[in-house]
Amino acid sequence: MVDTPAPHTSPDRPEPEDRAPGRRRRDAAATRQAILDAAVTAFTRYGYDGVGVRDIAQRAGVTAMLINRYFGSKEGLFAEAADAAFAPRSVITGTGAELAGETARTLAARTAPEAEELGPFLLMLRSAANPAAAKIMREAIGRHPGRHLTEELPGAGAGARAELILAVQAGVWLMRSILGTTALAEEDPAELARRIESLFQVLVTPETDAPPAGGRGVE
Amino acid sequence: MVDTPAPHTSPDRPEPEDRAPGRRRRDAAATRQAILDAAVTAFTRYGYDGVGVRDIAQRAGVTAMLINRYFGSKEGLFAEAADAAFAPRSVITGTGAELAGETARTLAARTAPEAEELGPFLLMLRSAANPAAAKIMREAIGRHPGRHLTEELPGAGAGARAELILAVQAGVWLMRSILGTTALAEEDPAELARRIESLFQVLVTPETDAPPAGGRGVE
DNA sequence: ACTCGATGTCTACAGTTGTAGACCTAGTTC
DNA sequence: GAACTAGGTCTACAACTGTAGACATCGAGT
Repeated sequence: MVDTPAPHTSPDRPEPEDRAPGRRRRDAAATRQAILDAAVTAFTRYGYDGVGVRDIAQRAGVTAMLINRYFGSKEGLFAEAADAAFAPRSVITGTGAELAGETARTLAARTAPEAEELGPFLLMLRSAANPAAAKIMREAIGRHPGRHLTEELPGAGAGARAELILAVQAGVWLMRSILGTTALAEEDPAELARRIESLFQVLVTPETDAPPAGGRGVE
Repeated sequence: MVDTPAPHTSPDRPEPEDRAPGRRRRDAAATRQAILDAAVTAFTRYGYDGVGVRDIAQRAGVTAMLINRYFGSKEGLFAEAADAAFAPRSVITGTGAELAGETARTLAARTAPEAEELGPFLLMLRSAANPAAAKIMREAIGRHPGRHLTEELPGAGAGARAELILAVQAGVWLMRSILGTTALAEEDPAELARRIESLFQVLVTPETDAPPAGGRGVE
């Protein structure tokens, strides 16, 4: 908090984009985005209840109160952060016949012990304890990967199968990245990817060989 | 906190087991157990960081400090609670050829929207954000359902396949009970159970090593 | 009857939390 | 160059956290 004999009085700055590193120009949109980025990272690493708004604000180079100014509340910030985390189509890779294999390999790679990557499933798992956060994430999932995946899957019951694919992914992230259970950590990556692909394959398939005359309409 | 014109001076009580309801006799073991029970319930409902020791103590009818007396710290209490939650063989039901089907049906039933049951996976998911809790749970899982399931599975890579079964279970609990995603909530329970059984079937099978072409072993 | 250890409670502390309201300041416009 | 507003900060508060240490009390052994 030792304040500012800093490059504060630089008189003319024709490029507002690159200031002194970390010191942002007064730009509401950029500041908002910086807060949002910091929030996604922090929520992913520590979960909704695991970070305070002060932490996030500091990472964004602002004060805690600015978060409430821009996002209304911590919960409002989390809602936008969750949406931003799930919006990119990164958890479902590949389409059509390649979806199961591609997604499985991506999952295995991203949850490998050495690759400490962030991702929406970590945000989800580490924030699941909070009911308000859970509701927000349910909606974000429904809006983004749930819908995307449902459209991608053929046949009846696509919604439930899509959510099961997400469930498998969440479970693998949990066991492998968060808990770090031993057997999954030591498993051969290629074999693990094949195994997960088999699971996805089951869920991509429209209908299991159920008891006959299952009355559920297959389109 | 209006205190006690309570039945406090009842002079002779030949049955120490049934006192006034809620008021326990001075019995270290019983009190310890009451705290542990309350802890399992509270941690399952709200997660490690979601409950305070005061809450747990109150549910057990004691003071917060007694928890530290008996369990050393909140973390120590959680370690015993997690162990107690995972020790009973409730998440893997059935053996041998019936394991996949039984476990799948149990899972589908326990995560149904109407059945608001508690269970170790809820404790796990809602406490996953805390690294100390995560480590404790990894060990508890390795000690109980992980080991149990690994012994139950035939063939090579049993450990990894066991942990994948647990991953699938955790994912289903997450999506269905904690998030409450819509498609899984509305899915026909029997169909859901069949679908999950197919997943478990893949993981019970010792070796897939088949390229994705149609090779799921449904009996 | 009376002590004495086991069992349990009280008070307190040093932090941290989310956020409300008052305040300051930079950058632009007249 | 002075005023005005958008952009940001400061101070404060009330509630809550885990736990340390001193204190109280029950109930049994003598």
